[in-house]
Amino acid sequence: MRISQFLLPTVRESPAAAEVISHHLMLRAGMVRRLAAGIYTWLPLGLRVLRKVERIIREEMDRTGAQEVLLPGVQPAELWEESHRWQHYGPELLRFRDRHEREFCLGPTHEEVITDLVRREIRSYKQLPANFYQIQTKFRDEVRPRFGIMRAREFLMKDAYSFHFDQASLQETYDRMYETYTRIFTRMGLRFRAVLADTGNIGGNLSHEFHVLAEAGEDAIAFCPTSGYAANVELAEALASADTPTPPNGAMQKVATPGSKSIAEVSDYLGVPPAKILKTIAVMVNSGQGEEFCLLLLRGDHDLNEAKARKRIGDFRFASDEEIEGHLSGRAGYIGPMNLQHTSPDMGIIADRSVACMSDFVCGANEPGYHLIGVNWGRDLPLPPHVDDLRKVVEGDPSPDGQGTLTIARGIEIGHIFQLGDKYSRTMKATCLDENGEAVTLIMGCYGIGVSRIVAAAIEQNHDERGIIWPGAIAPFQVALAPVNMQRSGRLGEVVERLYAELLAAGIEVLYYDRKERPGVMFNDLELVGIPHRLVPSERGLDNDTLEYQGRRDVHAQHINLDEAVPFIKARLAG
RNA sequence: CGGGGCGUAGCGCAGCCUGGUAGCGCACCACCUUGGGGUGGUGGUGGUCGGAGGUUCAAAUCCUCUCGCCCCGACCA
Repeated sequence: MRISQFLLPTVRESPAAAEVISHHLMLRAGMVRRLAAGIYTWLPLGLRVLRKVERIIREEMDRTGAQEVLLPGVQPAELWEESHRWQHYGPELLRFRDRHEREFCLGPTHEEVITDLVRREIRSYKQLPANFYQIQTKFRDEVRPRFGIMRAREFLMKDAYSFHFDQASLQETYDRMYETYTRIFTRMGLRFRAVLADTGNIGGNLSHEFHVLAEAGEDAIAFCPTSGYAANVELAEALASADTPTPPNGAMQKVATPGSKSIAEVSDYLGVPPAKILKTIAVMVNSGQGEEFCLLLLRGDHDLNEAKARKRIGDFRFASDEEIEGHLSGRAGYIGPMNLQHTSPDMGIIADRSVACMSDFVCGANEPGYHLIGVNWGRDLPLPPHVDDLRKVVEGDPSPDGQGTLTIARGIEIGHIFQLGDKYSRTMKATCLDENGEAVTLIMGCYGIGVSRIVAAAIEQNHDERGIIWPGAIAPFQVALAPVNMQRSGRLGEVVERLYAELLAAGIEVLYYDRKERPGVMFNDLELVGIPHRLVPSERGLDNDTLEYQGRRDVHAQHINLDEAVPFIKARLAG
């Protein structure tokens, strides 16, 4: 491709709004342009990368025997009503009416459509198992799209849905998809990790996420280098400590802590480490028949894991200051589990496991402006009857599998596989006949890959101060042909044109920088765009029939013979 | 949705407080210059100052409404 005929609008500055490196670089390198919040146009360069990613996915999916389909982006409300997600999905589902006032939505995912297809078309166990996939634009009306392509509203996704007669068959396909994903991301040159994941709203039994390891990742993942255990922090269990509380050191006292509400403030004011302070979180639990006030107790240096809390107590929200004052004599910032037996004997209190091991700790006195110090379970107040795992694991926690300790890393979720079970097939009545002619409800798996997100994630993981460094497998071009001052030398021009033709003839994807620019501009452009290999023919190299080669990560260029340029590059690409 | 902020040329910004008819850098076009890491110069193209209404002799500037965008939080297969 001649750059003079290729829309490659590189820019020196990018919009101040870009928050993450991949967003900056994709704008600067002329890969994408924003059209509206979370909605992007892919320019020729970006699209080439996207297609490379797609192709790898398609090849590997086809290889596992999955069948490609293309499901509609616009979906009728009836299907979503059938699965009850029309009510449950929330405002993330973009809904609208057509001219006949019929309701539709833009598909954020396609479980309903595929289940509908399968229940109509698949009748016999002999047609199972089956795995259908598509590469489709999805739309999710995110509350706050951000990070450019990483978390857009409109994005490209590969989703696959498998249908089975029994769990063993599902497990087999699930395992195969796990291997396929590993192969796909390995081929793309990504550093990634598969982790156990929460099944979340989508439901089901077993789930793994695939994360690209990168600082900008929105998810925290916990893994154990010794045992190989890896899980999303949402899921990783914080084991109960074997420690027991140490005996009390002194009497409980009430102390004034004016203006100190947060753990950090109380810690500073009293000179007590956060681990010795009890964090009391007031929540309103939705019990089905109205809301119930409940306290969650954590150690001051720990964070609440909302996913765990939700599993333990059901759906909840944080209580407002007014609600706190309505249920306790304290005020937000000064609340604690003390003396509640008298006022609210039925109030739900759940303590995190680590809280049970605390002694001589600090907690709110349920009196504005005061905390209690030297508090001990048993002596000063009873240990709450409910003790459970409520917190997020932290670096150094014991691994849940009992071997070694956990390390925490940031990850970008690029793939997710689920064992869905019969959640959709049951509500949507997707059955087929077994050997005895009996209708059996199918069980399902689903498998997603964030195609467009991978492009951003790859950049997060592969860049330097000059720009992008594409892994070969997803680079928009393999080779940049970058002559120095070609316009000044007819002799050089001829050589370069011939070389370009030879590279093309050899089937190499080459970007030919034939624009009349100073070398500095050209080199900066090419490094920003991140093409892995660069050939630099020049007048002075021509004198001894050589040209320069430099890999995008190389510190120095090397001289190679003109005649050997094409075989040299071929060898590089093969290796 | 709650809190905060920003909309002035394609991009990055100044001007607004204290009204007087719009500017800088980059990019773009032409010519000259330079020629292995974003050369230097001259000239030029491009803006109903997000939109609507109001105040005023006069509004980018003051007021009201509105739209869009961004940040923090809540939310999130």
